[in-house]
Amino acid sequence: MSQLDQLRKGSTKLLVLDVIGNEAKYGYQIMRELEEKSEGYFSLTAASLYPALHQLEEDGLVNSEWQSGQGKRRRKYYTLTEAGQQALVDHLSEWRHFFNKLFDTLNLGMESVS
Amino acid sequence: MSQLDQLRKGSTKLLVLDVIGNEAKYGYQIMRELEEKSEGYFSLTAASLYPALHQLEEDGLVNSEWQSGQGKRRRKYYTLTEAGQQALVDHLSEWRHFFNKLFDTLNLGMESVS
DNA sequence: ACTTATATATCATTTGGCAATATATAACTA
DNA sequence: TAGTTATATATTGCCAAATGATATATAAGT
Repeated sequence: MSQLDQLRKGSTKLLVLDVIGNEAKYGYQIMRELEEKSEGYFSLTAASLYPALHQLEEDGLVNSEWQSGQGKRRRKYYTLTEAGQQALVDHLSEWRHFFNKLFDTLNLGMESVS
Repeated sequence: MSQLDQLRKGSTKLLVLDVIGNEAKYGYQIMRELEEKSEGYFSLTAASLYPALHQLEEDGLVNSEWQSGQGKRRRKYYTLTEAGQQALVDHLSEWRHFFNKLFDTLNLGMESVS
């Protein structure tokens, strides 16, 4: 496993929460939108996404609701709870802080970030 | 395990390579200097550092040499190999790219990083 | 004499990502 | 109409990395 893959490990929940945002979205849609938004850089597999969604639900950060109809595939729609919206803000803040601390700590400044 | 802990997981090798830099340094020293440089934000435990150093050596990114003397504690000094110096540059580049992609992908721009 | 700091090391556990696999159905294609 | 592709959710088993706990040893300070 590369250093990059290791990095991605910590980013899944943040990205999922962010993609859901203020709309109800289902798993497969989240995968596609993330892939599109990141121009292919972040690509979740089913084996990463669904356990993550289940975990987020268990943690009370998202709610889910099955939707189906005749001639329609069943989909489980996820929405952020209030705690989920707060978690998104908090995680984002943590990442920013981490990022700043990291580049402050390393032997180069922010100006090298390009 | 918090999101932050997860984040730190991927950063150990980069930080260790960076701290070693151009001087021969030993494990305990690396721990202390990293803690000092990051003002306590990044703190490696022995259980994280030593396996990481062994792995880096196995991967050919560092060399090690035991040093001791009368009235001195034995220390294993590490230096970057050429591959290690290149790995540091490469990892740094990957991290920068990752952060740029991440903040581009999220619903906010880099100007929010503070 | 006792405690703290220095110094290196391993084990067992936990966590999270992912390839592989499974199931099911709608839509497209030959 | 039969076969393939895309959609859609899900689990299992394996791997990698961090870490609390533990171990060993010695120099320095109280």
